[in-house]
Formats: sequence, structure tokens, C-alpha cells
Amino acid sequence: MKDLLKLENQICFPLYAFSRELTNLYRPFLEEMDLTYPQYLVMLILWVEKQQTVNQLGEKLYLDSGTLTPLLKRMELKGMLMRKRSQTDERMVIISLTDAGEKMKEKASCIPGKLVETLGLSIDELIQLKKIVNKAMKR
Amino acid sequence: MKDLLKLENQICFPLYAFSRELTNLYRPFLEEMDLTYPQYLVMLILWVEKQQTVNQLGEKLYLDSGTLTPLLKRMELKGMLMRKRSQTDERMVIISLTDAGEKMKEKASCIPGKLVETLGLSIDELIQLKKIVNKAMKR
DNA sequence: CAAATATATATTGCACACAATACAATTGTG
DNA sequence: CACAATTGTATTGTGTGCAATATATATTTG
Repeated sequence: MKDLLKLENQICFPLYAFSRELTNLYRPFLEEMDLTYPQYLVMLILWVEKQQTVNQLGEKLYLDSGTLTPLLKRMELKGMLMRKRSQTDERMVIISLTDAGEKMKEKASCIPGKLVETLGLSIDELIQLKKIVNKAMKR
Repeated sequence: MKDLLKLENQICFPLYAFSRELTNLYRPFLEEMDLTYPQYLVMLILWVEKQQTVNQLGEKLYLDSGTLTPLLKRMELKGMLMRKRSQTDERMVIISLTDAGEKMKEKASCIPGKLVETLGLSIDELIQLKKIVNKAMKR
């Protein structure tokens, strides 16, 4: 029986290391747009949705307000998006893109392709990977 | 042609979210031992290797000294390990477990099993997952 | 052997993550 | 309608990650 308490026998560690490696792979492309990877994920949502509350962003990204609030404030400072309290329910903050934020979409369009290229995995492997991870996330 | 700039079409985002979810799944088990997930990874190495320099730990975990130094100091404060400069080369810091640190191994032995159970993936899927991730990491 | 170079760790600064808590606005209930 | 419970965001504190820089020690080279 092999020792499960060995780094090389771990399944979660490769995923953890790979996840960090992924944000490192995105970094050079995102730096050109002054975005971090989590900020890029926010932009992905806003390029489609136009209006999102902090809570809606958090549900989609699995992040809470303790992470999102300062992140969104930094993006607001950079002029990419606006934060405005809802008129109808003042507990909510509505996030929406500025024109500058909208314009970034075009520049970002090449990023997914570049990343897949860098990863060097086949389409089949990517589909497999996504399928398995999605199953585990659905617990 | 589907829009690659949509969150639901991303392959990296599920991996990123899943990686965070994994450390959340470990948290309840590790809290009993006063460990975080990265600290647990350090312990996995030291339970096998006995002596490791900061650099050796960093190579195995893909982490740099800016991350490891404070992390190891916190673990030293908790009495799990010792940090001592090498006599032969004073640039190096040798990390080794205390008796208390050694003893934690027994309590940790059940963790890998519990995690796999929680994940709810088949052995085949786990092997697939590890194989694909390892391939991508080897670029 | 002295000076340049390389190596190993530490420090600093910034950006996440997340638990715990706080707080204001809203909703549900008697 | 008062008021307790809920909801949505913000704040605080701790712990990573990582780039850039600093510092001390070794090693290489002329």
C-alpha cells in the first residue's frame, strides 16, 4: 500500500499548483490591459451582463464581498467600471462598465486562444478536464 | 462560433475556482491540526524528507521565498518545525520537524481518504485528472 | 588573492481569499 | 405599525502568492 501522505501521491496538489501556474500564464497578456486574473474574470461577466450587483458577481465567481469590494474599488480607480448604489434598494451596489471598460473587450478577444495554445493540451483533454472538474464542483 | 470571452466557456476558470474550493474542503480537517493547506503541503514533504532547505521546499511546491519565509516562520512559532542556518553554507536555512511536528503525521493519515471521499469522483476520473494536469504542468 | 558574479534567503509592497464582524436597509410577523 | 430577522455590502485581520529588491555568503576569474 503506497503512502497517501506523500506529495507525489497527491491529486489535489497538482491542481493547486496548476491553478497558480494558470494565473502566471495569463499574467503577461493581462498586464498589457492592466488587469489581474480575478479582475479579468469580472470583466468577462460585465462584457456580457452590463449590470451586476456585487452579490451577483460573487455568486458567479464563488467570491465574497471581502474579496470583491476592494478588487472592484481598484478597478473603479483604474476607470474600468463604476460602482453605484441602487435607487430601489440602497443595500445593493450596481457594477457597470465605463466606456473604457467596454473598449477593453476587443483587446481581450485574443487571450483565450493564446492561453489554449500555451497550455499545449488537445481539445479532447480540455473537454475531459472541464467535465471532471465540473462534476466535482457540483457536489 | 461561440464567444470565447464568456465565463461559462472558460476552461481555466473552473480550475481556478475548483482549486480554491479544494482548500476550503481541506480547511475543516486541517483546522483541527492548526494547519493551512500550504502549510500542510510543507508537512507532507517534511514527514518524508526530514531535512529541507527553503529552496528545496520551494522547488517542490513551486513557491518562492517571499511566500515560504513568513509561512515557515508561522509554523516555527507554532512549534511544528525548526529553522536553522546551515553550518557549512550560511546562506542556507535548514527546515526540520520538531517532535510535535513528527507526531502530527499520525493524525493526518486519515485526511487523503476523507478528501477523496468528499470529492465524489471515481478512481478513473482522479487518474485522468492528474494525468492531464501533469501534462500541462510539464510544458 | 581581490573583484565580479552567483546563490540563498529575507524584506517590502501589492493583490487576492476568506472568516468574522459590523452596519445599514429591507422584509416578515404579530 | 413596531421590531425582530434577513439581506447586501463594507471592514478587519490573518494568510498566502509573487515581483522586485536587499543582504549576506560562496564561488569564479583574472
